[in-house]
Amino acid sequence: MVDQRRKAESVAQQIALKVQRAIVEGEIRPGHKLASQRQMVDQYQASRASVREALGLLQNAGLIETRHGGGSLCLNILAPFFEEVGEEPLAESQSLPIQVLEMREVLEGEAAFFCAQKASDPELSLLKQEYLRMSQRHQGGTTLHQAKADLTFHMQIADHCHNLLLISISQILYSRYFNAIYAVLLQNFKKRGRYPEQIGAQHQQIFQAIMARDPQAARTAAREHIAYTRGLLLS
Amino acid sequence: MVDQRRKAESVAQQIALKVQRAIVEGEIRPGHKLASQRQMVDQYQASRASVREALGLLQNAGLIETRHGGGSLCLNILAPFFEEVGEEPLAESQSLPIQVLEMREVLEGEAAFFCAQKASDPELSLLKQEYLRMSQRHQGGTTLHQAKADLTFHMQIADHCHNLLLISISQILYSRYFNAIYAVLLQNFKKRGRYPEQIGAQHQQIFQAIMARDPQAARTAAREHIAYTRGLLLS
DNA sequence: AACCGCAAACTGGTCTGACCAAACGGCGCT
DNA sequence: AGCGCCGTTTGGTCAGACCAGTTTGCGGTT
Repeated sequence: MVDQRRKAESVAQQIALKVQRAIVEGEIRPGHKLASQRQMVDQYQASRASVREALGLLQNAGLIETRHGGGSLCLNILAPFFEEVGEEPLAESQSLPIQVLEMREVLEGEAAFFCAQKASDPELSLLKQEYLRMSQRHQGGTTLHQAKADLTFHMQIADHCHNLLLISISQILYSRYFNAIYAVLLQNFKKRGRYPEQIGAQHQQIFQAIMARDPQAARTAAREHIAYTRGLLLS
Repeated sequence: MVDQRRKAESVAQQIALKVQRAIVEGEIRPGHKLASQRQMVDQYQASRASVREALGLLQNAGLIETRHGGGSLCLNILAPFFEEVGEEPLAESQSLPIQVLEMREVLEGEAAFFCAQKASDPELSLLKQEYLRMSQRHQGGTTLHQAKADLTFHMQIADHCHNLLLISISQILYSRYFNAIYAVLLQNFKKRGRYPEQIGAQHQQIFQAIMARDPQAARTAAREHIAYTRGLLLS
């Protein structure tokens, strides 16, 4: 008696299920584009009509959004929960920067852990690119550029952690509360006149631990890095 | 400034909206089949792909159901609320037949009212056919046949009242509680040995009032008919 | 007269190829 | 560096074809 439960499912449902799995597995990340419909035709060996029907199902489920001429976008399933309710943005809150850093500490630690554990070789290659680019920016460039490069590097780590919830939360944290994060860096820069030199070494530690596929070391290094940053803010 | 709100809507959404309107207007009734996809292609001047997408939207909204090879079915939107919760069917209840008749009195009255007011000429023609068929059955045929013909006639009236809620409630009443209704007729038949002769005259009154497009008279006749039937049960 | 079985006619599911419109991306220009 | 143009890419729609189930009507049986 072979398992035949899925025999009755339509082609579109099978495709939709595969795409959903890809999203949950972290192969497709919120905010990134899906393959084009014509690419999916080759990928799933189905007609464009069936591919389109599958995308319709996913769109209806709130997982993706599709724009005429602009491809299909994987949505952040947590975004609706972080919509601004009142009129004034939450980022104005005094305690928010600290809360953000507290969250970052655990998030970055876990992201680094899973990234070291589960990232594919091509993904590590991309991470290496981003690391080198960030290193350049830290030697020359405005504070804003440095901060952006810094965030991009950390986001890149989260992007490759293959955990949908971790990616979603990190994205929201970085996109909605960038100003709060940036404020920390700027404040510190003004106080000391330059980017703290320890940060470069900490970044290198995280990077090397991930490249060496040492999850424990990556987590430790990432958490220490954020803890250090938080310390700068409080001082 | 012309209203251009609907300009951005896709072809499928426009079709889905039109079908939804047809359902609400009573042109398409719960339990009945929609036009085939190929017919809709002509009807709405769109491709079958767009028609299918529209049907997908309606199916997702829970308005219709589509079966491979068997066409699309308009669902009864109230049915989920009448699902059996416990194990024993509700129809076993003692008071149910009376409750059903109480409901029928107002439902049939309103259905006859709206049918006289809003039914199209072709629909009245169908009603006439059904009335004649019922008359034949009442002269010869088993009690079960008479009861079925009776119900079909009343259902036909509700079917053409162009009110989605009225149709939905009537359908549920007739399909789920047919036994309770039939019990009344059978009990009366056993007691008197034949179908009460007043019923024939009452049916004729209802029929003629509707054909004359006299809503008030139709409602009165229908209510009196059910009231009379209820009286038989209590005696 | 009611019942059953089979074949033709629908009807929904899928595929293919084509065309249009919106968005994207590289190019030269200022 | 910023801007505008134009070819390319991508989603939206359409038309026609074929396959897979369902429904229906017919002829034969009981």
